[in-house]
Formats: sequence, C-alpha cells, structure tokens
Amino acid sequence: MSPSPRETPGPTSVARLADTLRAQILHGELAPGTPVREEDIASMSGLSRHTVRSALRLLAAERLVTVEPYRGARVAQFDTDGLVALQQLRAALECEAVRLVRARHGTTWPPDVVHQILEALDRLERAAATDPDDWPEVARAHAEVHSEIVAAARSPRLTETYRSLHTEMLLVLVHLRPRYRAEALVAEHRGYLRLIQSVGEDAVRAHVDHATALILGALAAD
Amino acid sequence: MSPSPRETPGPTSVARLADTLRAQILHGELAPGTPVREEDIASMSGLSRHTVRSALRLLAAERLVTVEPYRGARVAQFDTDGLVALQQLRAALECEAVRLVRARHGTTWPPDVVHQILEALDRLERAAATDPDDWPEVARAHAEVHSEIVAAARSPRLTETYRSLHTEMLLVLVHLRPRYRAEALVAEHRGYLRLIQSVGEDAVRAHVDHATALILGALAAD
DNA sequence: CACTCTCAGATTGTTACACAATCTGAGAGT
DNA sequence: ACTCTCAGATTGTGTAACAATCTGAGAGTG
Repeated sequence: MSPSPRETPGPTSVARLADTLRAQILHGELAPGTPVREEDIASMSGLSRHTVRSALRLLAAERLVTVEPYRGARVAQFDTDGLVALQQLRAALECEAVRLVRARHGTTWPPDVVHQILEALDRLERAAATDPDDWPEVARAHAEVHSEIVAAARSPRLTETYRSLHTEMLLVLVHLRPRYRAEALVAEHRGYLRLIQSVGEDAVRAHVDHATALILGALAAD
Repeated sequence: MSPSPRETPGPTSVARLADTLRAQILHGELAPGTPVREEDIASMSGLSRHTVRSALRLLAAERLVTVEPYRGARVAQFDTDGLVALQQLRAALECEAVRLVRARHGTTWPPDVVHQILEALDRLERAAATDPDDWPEVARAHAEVHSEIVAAARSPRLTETYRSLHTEMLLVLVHLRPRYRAEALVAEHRGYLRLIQSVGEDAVRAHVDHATALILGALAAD
C-alpha cells in the first residue's frame, strides 16, 4: 500500500485552502470588504504564507476577493454599478446560450437537453423543501439551474464563464435577506424553462432584469 | 529626495515579469505548447522562483498559459473546439454590446460614441500602412477596434471580459499566416462599424462567423 | 479645535535555501 | 515489443529573513 505509482495526485494545499476560503465566503461567513490577512489565514490553516498568498491570488482571479498591492486582499464588494455590470454580462451569456440551443432545437427542446436542467430544478425544489431558510443553499441550487441552462448550449467557454459569474452573484446574494419565498422561486423557474424555449432571449432579459431590480432594491435597503 | 511619501508604488516584480512574458507570448516568441520552466525564467529574469510562479499563475488566470499540478506551465494551445468555443463567447459579448448601444442610440450612433472606435480604426490603418507585414501589431490594432466597439456599451465587465478574450485570440492569430491583406482589414472594419449600427447583432454574428471560418481554415492548414 | 506631519508597527512583496511530492525518460528485465 | 523500475528533473511547500509600503496614533502648528 505504499504510494502506488501513477495515482492521481491529491489536490494541492493551495487548491484545498482556496476551496475552504471560497466556501466560507460564499456562505457569508466573511462579510464583503473584510480584509483577509495572510498571517491570520496562515496560522489558522497551518500553512505557510506563500501558500496562503497563492490561494488568495486564485480567489482574486475568480473575483471573490480583491487584491491591491501592499494592501492585501479583501472579500469582494459590490456597489450598484458593479452589480448592474455583472448582470449585463450574465445576461449576454445566458441570452447567447438560449439562442444557440434554440437555433439547434427550436422552441421545444428534446429530453436529453432539458434533462440536466430538470434535475437542477428538482434539486432546487428539494433544497427549498428541506430547509427554505437555508438561503445560501437555496441560492446555490438556484444558480445551478441557470448554469445548467447555459450548459445546454454545449459551449464550454460559455458554460465556464457563466458559472464563474454566477459564483460572484452568490457572493452578493448570501448577504441579502431574500425577498422571495423559496417555493415561489421553484415555480418561477419551471415557468422560465418553458419561456426560454417558446419566447427565447427576450425571456432571459426579462428574467435577468427582474432579478437585477429585486437585488438593487434589496441593496438599497441595506 | 528620499522616498517621498504617498507616491504611487511602482508595479511589483510579479506584474513586470507577467508583462514581459505576456508580451513575448503575444509576439509569438514562445510557441503554443512550449513548457515554461520556473527555473529558466527565474535565472533569465534574475527573480526568485516564487515570483516567477506568481507571474505564471497570473498568466494562467488570463489563459495565456495552462498550468497542471506538478507538470508546470505551457504556453496555451488552441484546437478547433477551443477556438470555436472562444469565438462563441466573443460573439455573445460583442452582440450584447451592440444591442445595448443600439438600444440607447438607435441605428446612428452619436459622435462621442463612435469617436473612440474611429480612433482605433485610424490606428489600425496607420499600423497597416506603416508595416503591413508586422502581423502581431496589425492583429493587435485589429483587436483594439473590436474592443472599442464593445467598450461603447459602457458596461465595464463586458469590456473587460471581452478584452481578455481578444487577448487570447491574439495568441491564436500571431501563429497564423494572415490570409488578409492589411488594407482589406481596414476597409472591412470601416464597413463593419456601419453595419453594426444599421443591421445590429446579426452583423456581429456574420463577422465573427466569417473570422472563425477563416481561422479554422488556417488552423487546418497548419 | 482643526489640520498636517512624522514615525513606529503592521502588512505585504521578495528572496534564498531546503526538502517533499510528483513527473519523466532511459535503461533493465521479460 | 513490452512492462517495470529508478535516478534525475521539476514542481509544491515550508522556514526564515529582509525590503517596500501602508496605517493609525500622536506630536506639533496655526
């Protein structure tokens, strides 16, 4: 049982630490704007400062933290403009994805295309039923639904970039008191899946704009 | 004259090194797939391995190199699928940008909107006139034209993401023998600027698809 | 009192060296 | 030809130290 050869190498310390920090940030355990000190993380995690630095740079590339030279890392923060810009980008990708799927499959998508989306919807429903007040988890499941819609376009870069964007959105969402009942969210997205097939891109824009308005309202009432 | 206070701190070593490497990659001095060894860069640049590592991770975040654990960094490489995926993403962003500008300004954009685009076109024309065979420079100027078009949407995230994508495109382009005469490129893009105003998103898709076809052809004839 | 200036302490940026973990290719053995 | 093994190359991580820069508290000034 000695270190057998050619085994997949475990994830590096940097990757594990980045996972931990990402999870903390997305669970709202670290408020936006909070400085993240290298030494603190190093002593807490038992890793060296170099490793911590690498992990923080990784998160910076994902925009979950911002890093300024000699001033360290902070949990990312969104103002109104930043959120709107993010949503515009999100809309661009989701629109294009829906356009691509409709170009290929028309206004009624075949089962193998909607299958993954439906599963994500089921997971969302389950999450909402299990614990409607576990907002981080509901928000995550919601993000998965949209991600699966984009993934249906089978365009890897579209999918990947969109996932990353929606992770940023999660960071915004966990710090907002949800205006929505979780069940309403499920129903709305089952309808959304129908609309993007029949109506197409405009349904996407309406959905995203609606979300943007809700979030801006919640942000204003911070 | 001692270190006066509150002066902007110079760019860090990591940033400078990343700039150098990025420039080399985008000038085609390093072929795609080439391994980039930490020690080599360290001894060449006189910087420490840690610094080199940080710079390489930065370039990896920009997708100019790929990094695999314990296997190091390589100059990024594009296959057919990768290029198509990249172009789909590019099309999504440029379409949305054009849509946003047209939603705001209709089919004839005001001077302050097209001004920066026209300047980029002029720079492209100058580059093409100065040295039509300096393909990296012409390609760069061409990328600037498209970036300015997207920037006209005044959506920071759209702009930034698009710029990054087009930088990747540059990496592909510098390694292709151009099929185009540089002058034709200028004329075509002056026409393109008119078309995106009058026709809109479909002109974008046509343009991008045309480019994709050309590049795929050139890639196949590698 | 408001304001600026200064400076010590905190924090990040970088280096050097060491060692552990993993990959790689060349050669031994079948 | 094929697999297996292993030494060398390369990357991942740690420790320690110092340089560069930021920060906030307090001194000095009007």
